[in-house]
Amino acid sequence: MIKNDKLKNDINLGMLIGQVHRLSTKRFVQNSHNSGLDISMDQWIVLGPIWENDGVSHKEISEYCLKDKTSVTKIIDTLEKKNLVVRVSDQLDHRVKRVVLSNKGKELFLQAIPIMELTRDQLREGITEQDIESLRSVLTKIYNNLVSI
Amino acid sequence: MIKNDKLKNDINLGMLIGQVHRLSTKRFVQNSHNSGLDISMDQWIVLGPIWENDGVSHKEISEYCLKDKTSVTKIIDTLEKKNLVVRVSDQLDHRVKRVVLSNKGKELFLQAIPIMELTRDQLREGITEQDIESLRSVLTKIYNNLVSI
DNA sequence: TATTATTAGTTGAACCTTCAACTATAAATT
DNA sequence: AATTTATAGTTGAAGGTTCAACTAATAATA
Repeated sequence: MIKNDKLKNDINLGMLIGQVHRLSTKRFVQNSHNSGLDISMDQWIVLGPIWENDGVSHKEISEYCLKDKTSVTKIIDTLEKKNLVVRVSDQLDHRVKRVVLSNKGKELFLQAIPIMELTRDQLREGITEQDIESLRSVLTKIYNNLVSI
Repeated sequence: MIKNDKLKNDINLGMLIGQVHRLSTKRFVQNSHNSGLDISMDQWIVLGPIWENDGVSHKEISEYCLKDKTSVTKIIDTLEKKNLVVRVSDQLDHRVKRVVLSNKGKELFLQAIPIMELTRDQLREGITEQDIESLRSVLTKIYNNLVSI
């Protein structure tokens, strides 16, 4: 038995965060699938900054999405394989790759917006705006504790 | 540009949950590594119910950890490869596999407890108990919205 | 200018997650 | 008892994450 109840609560809180994360992405993918769209949560997340700012670099995507550069590379590999985006080398700094949406990518993004809204509504059912703001606030505090160091 | 600011906030909240989840597990693994332990967050999570209840089944682990049965199978594969646990077939119901800790597994678990406590303290620095309870409460509401259906 | 250090992105390995299909066994139904 | 249905766990494929090591190119410094 785990004698330390405080410890056990923390483990449970960790599992809860993990499970909410997994279930949210799962629900988004299910909703997409039910609408005939083929897009994962992480692909959607990475498409966001490209949509907002066509020609954004990997590094900028990485910072915006809070994702590791390796993850970004691989998600963009997938997006490129699906012909949703194209990589273009920067003319001035040849290290930099800029990512551009294809027409197919634009179309998919637009179709995915209502899916995202539906998923949000399902997640938030019966939850007040204060609750959400409180969630965001506490998560941000934890996030700040984790990024500093 | 994403015209809908509400949508953008939700995307950001989703990314925040994901990032907090990733950073927490990363920090736990780093702390373990700094103490010379070789254990991942998910391995630790699965060891928990086995420690509490030696001979627990996959299904029970799955329910306790809020993890998919496939994930449990593969994490236990890893734990068994590392000689931390052993699978034993149930004598009465031959479908059921019971999982037992080895001495090495017990030792590792005990050594990992202070790592978990350290990680918790780092995560919670400057965060009140009320904040944590509020976090747990809102996440539980979202969780309930997601599991029902 | 030549050397060194830094930065952007990629690759491969190991692990975790999901899905769908599968095996084996037990429980329920006829 | 025989057939059907449900349950426990496994497998393989595809995607995502981390780490460490790597390439290529720019920036900084001697």
